[in-house]
Amino acid sequence: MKDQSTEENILNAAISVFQKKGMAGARMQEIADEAKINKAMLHYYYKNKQKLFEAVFRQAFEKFAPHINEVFNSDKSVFEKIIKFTDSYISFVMENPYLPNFLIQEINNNTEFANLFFGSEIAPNPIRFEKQIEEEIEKGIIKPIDPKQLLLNLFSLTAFSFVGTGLVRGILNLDEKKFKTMMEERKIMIPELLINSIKK
Amino acid sequence: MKDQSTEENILNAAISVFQKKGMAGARMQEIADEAKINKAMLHYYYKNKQKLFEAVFRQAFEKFAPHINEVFNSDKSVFEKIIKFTDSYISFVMENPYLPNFLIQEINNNTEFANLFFGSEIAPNPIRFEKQIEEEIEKGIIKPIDPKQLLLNLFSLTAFSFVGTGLVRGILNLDEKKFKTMMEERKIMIPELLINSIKK
DNA sequence: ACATTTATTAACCATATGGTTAAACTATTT
DNA sequence: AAATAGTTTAACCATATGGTTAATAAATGT
Repeated sequence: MKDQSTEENILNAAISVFQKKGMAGARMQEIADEAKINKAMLHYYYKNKQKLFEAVFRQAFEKFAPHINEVFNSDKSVFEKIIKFTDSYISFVMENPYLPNFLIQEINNNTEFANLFFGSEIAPNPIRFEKQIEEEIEKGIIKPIDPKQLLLNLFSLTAFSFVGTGLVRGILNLDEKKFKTMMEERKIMIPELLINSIKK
Repeated sequence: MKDQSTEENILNAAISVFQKKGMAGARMQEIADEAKINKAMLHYYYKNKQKLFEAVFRQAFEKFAPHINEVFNSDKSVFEKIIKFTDSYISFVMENPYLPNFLIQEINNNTEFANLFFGSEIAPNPIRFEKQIEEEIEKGIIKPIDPKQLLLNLFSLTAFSFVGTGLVRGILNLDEKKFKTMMEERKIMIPELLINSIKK
């Protein structure tokens, strides 16, 4: 571990605590403890809990969005993008297991605040991809489908396992090893499933 | 609205508040207000917040599980079960929009407690369905696939939209009407997608 | 070296929150 | 009708929690 500025320490501790416990469950004292500083420092660098939360949310949002944009705004084919996104997203989330759930949770609980982000530059923006899907449909490369439904299928199949980990593992009776194996398999299986359903 | 016993009032109020705000975000006073009774009554009928939460969790779990079991333990074919489950689950969740997210959230935050339920009678138990899938594979009716992966696809495609409503609507830029329309379409589209991927 | 700004802490404070209690009110029993 | 048991409330209580303050320590500028 390298020396970090106090402000960075605080943000990292806040990320850790907020992502695990959410806004309502997080405690300022716990964040201070994890950052190994006095609680007053939190308010010195970040005015209050809400502001600190917003910094954490912004960081999470900014970390998450590129995984959608990079893939979707590249100049690859629809098929290639589906393959690339699945692999890149599952790998990313396996390294950041709390992130999708945190985002989903806080967006649901704080829709108006979250909508500030969806308007912005950094927001995931699949519009170009949606257009591309329509173009490939017109060209006869893929079968007709609502681009938004295709995207929703892609997001659902990749993300749900991580958001609902506990429920999934409980119902399907999966230990951690089996779960991870399945996630690796899904990197191949999901694109196959989706591409197969739209290719002519 | 019919007259309900105070205990029922409390449980209903608790369901409403806990499902929207989760264990950490829920306030005993808010539950009392919603039930229109004195806060002390909560402790009269339910010892403490934890116990009240557990009653709510149990109710949610018991309400949710049959939608999996009824379909999966019927004597229909795999194809028919996929069709039935999708329709029944999406309809159910559109009427109970907070339920899946609440369960997922609290199972994630309280794995050991939740595991008490996964062992029990009422737990969603897809083992018979998994065996049926293997049988139909052997009989050559459907293509080889890990039954657990098929189930995970089914759960993902049906549930994710409701768990990540805010994120989905934000990214895909959906108003409430369009979202609902898409959910209706998915009752048809999801079984098509899944059946098509496994039928020979 | 001295002054000034910046960073950090211990001790506090106000309020929110889960929980308790004693009294009152309402059936129910005898 | 009196006694008993069950239900409900207002007022409290202890603690947790977010936030502040005043004093101190460390860094920076002159």
